[in-house]
Amino acid sequence: MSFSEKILLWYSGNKRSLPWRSTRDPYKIWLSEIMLQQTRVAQGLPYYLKFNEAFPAVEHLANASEEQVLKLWQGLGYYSRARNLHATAKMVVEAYGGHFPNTYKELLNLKGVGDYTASAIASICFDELQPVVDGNVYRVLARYFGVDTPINSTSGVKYFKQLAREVMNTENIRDYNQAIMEFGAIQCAPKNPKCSNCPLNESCVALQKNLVDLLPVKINKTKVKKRYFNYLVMLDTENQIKLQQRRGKGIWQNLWEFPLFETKTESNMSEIKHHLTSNFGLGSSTEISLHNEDQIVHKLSHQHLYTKFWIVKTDARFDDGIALRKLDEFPVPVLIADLIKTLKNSYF
DNA sequence: AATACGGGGCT
DNA sequence: AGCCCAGTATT
Repeated sequence: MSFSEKILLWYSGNKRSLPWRSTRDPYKIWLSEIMLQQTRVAQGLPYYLKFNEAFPAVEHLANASEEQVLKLWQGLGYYSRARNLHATAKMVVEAYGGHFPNTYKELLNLKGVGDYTASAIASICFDELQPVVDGNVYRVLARYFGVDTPINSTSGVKYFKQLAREVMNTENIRDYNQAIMEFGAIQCAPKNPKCSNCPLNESCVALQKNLVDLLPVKINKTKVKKRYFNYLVMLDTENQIKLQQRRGKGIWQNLWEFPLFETKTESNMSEIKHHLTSNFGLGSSTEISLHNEDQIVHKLSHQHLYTKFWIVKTDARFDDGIALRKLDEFPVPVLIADLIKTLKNSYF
């Protein structure tokens, strides 16, 4: 039996039952693939179900507002995926008459669709012979064939794509692509892979050479930057709260947050007072208190956000203030959503 | 060729 | 604390 046949056989007996496995609707496959980029199935699944219910077809998604889409996406991370998802839905409806392109090459033109996702949609929906190479596939191939070329080097990306193409199953590309990913997720897992009962263990190079824990090789460790966030939870006389939308580049684009005062180091009361006075012109009756004595550390891939929430009770009346119960309608980062939750439980 | 981009789960 | 996850876009 060939490599790909063993993978397919393993898949037939071990695959999880997942909603996107029972359809070839490009809209559904596309939706699942975008959501699962750099995201575990367990984390993405509830979002897939929510989106299916809210937007049963691409037209529904295209007709939604970006705000609605971001709100449903809240908590899943990598929010450019949501913005691109929405833009692509509009493009599919307006430029393609509601029909997704049906080739790998054409699919690559869609925003948020790269090599992996185009291959996945083309193979799963249209039986095009394109191998998928995701994190799972890198791991399975690197171990089984004993390849130590870094998977994220330019030459590595090219090498593994070619290797994947050579060993793919051309009779059933649709199941095979899902099978090798599932195999990587369940059997050939990053930590504690189940080599003892693996159907490929007699011919796995990494296992024979005791290299399983060393493969795949990955370069470029991410260095984490520290940032100091001071969120100003500003209340007016009616307990309305100021909220603003993040614009431009950087994290959380188009999501909402409290007015932010970022500092180079941990801030203190007098610095906050000074900032408030010079930026908001607050009166002397304003009460300021620190909500969290210890800084909340919110961890992103490339930065740790050391955060203090300052409660600022003013004697003003905000024109653009938001009632506490209305805050839930806005798409916000998890850091803000958590604070809103504690506000609702403790303050009012 | 590097880096930015979330959040959560596992070791 | 570090690594990884059905990667892509930008610099």
